[in-house]
Amino acid sequence: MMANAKNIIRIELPDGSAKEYPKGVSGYEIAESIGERLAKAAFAIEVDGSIKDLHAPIDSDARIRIITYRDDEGKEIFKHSASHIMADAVLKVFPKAKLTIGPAIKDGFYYDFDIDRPFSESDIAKIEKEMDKIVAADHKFIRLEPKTKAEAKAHLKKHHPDNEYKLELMDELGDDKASFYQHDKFVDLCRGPHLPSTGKVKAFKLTKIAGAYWRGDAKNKQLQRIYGVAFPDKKELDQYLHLLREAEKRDHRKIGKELELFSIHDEGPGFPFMLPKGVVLKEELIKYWKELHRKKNYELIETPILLNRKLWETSKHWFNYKENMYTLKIDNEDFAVKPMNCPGGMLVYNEKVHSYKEFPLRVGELGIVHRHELSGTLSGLFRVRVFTQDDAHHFMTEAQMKSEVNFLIDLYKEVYGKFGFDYKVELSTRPEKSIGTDEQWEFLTNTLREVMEDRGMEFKINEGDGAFYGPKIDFHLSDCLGRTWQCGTIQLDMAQPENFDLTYMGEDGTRNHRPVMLHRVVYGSIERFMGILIEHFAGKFPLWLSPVQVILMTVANRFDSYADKIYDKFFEAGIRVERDYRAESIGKKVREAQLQKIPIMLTIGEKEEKYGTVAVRTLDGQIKFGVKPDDLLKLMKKNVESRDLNFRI
RNA sequence: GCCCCUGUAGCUCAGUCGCAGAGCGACAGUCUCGUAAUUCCAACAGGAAAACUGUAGGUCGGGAGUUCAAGUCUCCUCAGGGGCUCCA
Repeated sequence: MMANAKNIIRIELPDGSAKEYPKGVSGYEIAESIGERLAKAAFAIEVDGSIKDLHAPIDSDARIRIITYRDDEGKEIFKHSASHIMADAVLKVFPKAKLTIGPAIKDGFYYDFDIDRPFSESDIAKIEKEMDKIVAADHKFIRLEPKTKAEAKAHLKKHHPDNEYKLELMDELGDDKASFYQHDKFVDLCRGPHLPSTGKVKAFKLTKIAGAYWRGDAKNKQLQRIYGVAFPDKKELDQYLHLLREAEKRDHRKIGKELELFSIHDEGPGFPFMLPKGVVLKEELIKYWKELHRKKNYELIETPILLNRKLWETSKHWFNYKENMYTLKIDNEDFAVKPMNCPGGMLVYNEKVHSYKEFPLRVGELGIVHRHELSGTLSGLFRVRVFTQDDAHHFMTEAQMKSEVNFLIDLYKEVYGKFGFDYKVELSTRPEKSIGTDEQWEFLTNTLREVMEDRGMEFKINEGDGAFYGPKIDFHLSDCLGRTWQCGTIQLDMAQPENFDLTYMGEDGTRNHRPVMLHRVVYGSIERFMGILIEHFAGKFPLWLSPVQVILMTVANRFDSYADKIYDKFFEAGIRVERDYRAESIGKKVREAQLQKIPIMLTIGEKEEKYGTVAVRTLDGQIKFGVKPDDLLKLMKKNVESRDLNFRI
């Protein structure tokens, strides 16, 4: 009996029931005993909260969960195993390449290699072929755990002689045990877990080649990175590739050129030019922003673009941010082009004595800022060297913080909803390099956290990702392709009120009070927001944002004068209207109007002239004949005024 | 800034050291036409191209070198694209 008791263990299954198994049973056997299909789908097993390989023996009573591709952990394991397969294939093609690291990432995986020359397209094809072979052979992934450090080192040296990277990684483990994973003859230092075998990776594609630095530091040696994606079946790979193609079509740089929204010239890298239609779009965004902010009791100011060095020394930017600032000399004095609006705003605040009765004080500024970003990071409207921040600073008492944050969350919800964006929120906490006391940080961070908790909001915590001067909440918008963009942010600041010695008159009649200061942007950068909108809508903007709202097309030139009357009517009503009277077919004119993403197309011919109507076609395919121009105009004006997302005729 | 790739007509791109090219667009003319026909891509949703004739359009990103000869090869430089956060 005694011996028996030791050799039987009790496993609590995911459905809550329990079963007995012989000691040393593997996750695979358990999965198989529950169901054959589950065993096929199983990637790993969670034993009492820690994830293990399917082959790992289980020696004591435990509660388990079977991990499949549906689980986030399963996806990690899957992608990481694919990166091992790729590394194996790379070594087969380039035996001299040295392995460094190869993690799973959000969209797939990569592996960095130290190799004497960059990979080429043809190398990638060869590597993919080798990967096919490795997958077809269905090698088992085996975990090896040397008992001692010395043994582990010996094992590493045997398989990867002269690999200083892996040695460095192993040294960093300290007292933790090193583990290796092997499939076929390929061995890698790896924490695991891994798939049961290479055959599980049914579909993969190597997507990108890039240079990357060891440990992400430009001072270190440059390695060659290969990115890839992998899925358990072909369908998902196709879906992913389709999404990539779709994203490429929506590229704001391409659409921006086609729709003549903006341009970028060699003469101004990172300094975009706004073309007439881009200016219309930008103005509409600004108009909405200003209307909304005036309604919400913001005062708007404008501060200069160029300001004296003294100001930047007070704000500490001169010491901490100089490499990103454009500086120049004026009359032998140092000036800097502002990279941020706050210091100018501080000067405005300090122009007079403020009373607690004015609080919360909301001061907005559409400020043009310049930042000298690295040339290699510039990209369309997404990363530029000049942009318009829809900035605002709130000054308040500590007691007002929560209601101000609440107010802003409501405001952001309203704005993002206007464009049909979903969003997720992240709370960033104290970074390593930061100022202020622990108590201050805790107080401010808890304030943000409590506001969100009280509202029942879901949010993620980004440990250590706050600004050096205070914690923040970031808003990440997800567009129609599911890509996310960080736009809005709410930051609490304990540095600038000190640096600029901001005070206010309290109830006690003294000025010994420091206001709490909050920085915030909703769009972030108006130009970048435009880029996001272009991709989100694929250039098909809602009516209120469309640079051209309606186009008139005549079937033949004898109807032009009737069309002109309609044109005048729309133009005078403030509608952005264009004419196409060219001697081209209506089909072609419609097609070109569609390519220009004009939301409403009006066709005018014999019937229209006779009955005083127009034929309406919208970009989303609605068609209606015999529409009275006045009726359409009324509908459009109403739609534009309420800034609706869709237009119905 | 660093690594790889790219830069040829307004746009998209072809071009093996040996005459600078195509399609689209623009312009002129023809056609006065009804929400395209048609062709191609896509599992689907959907997406891409858009009549005929003629005309104009180029320091082959810029500079230097090698060569009998450079769009083509080499070097420098400028710009654009992909990366440079994800940790064995």
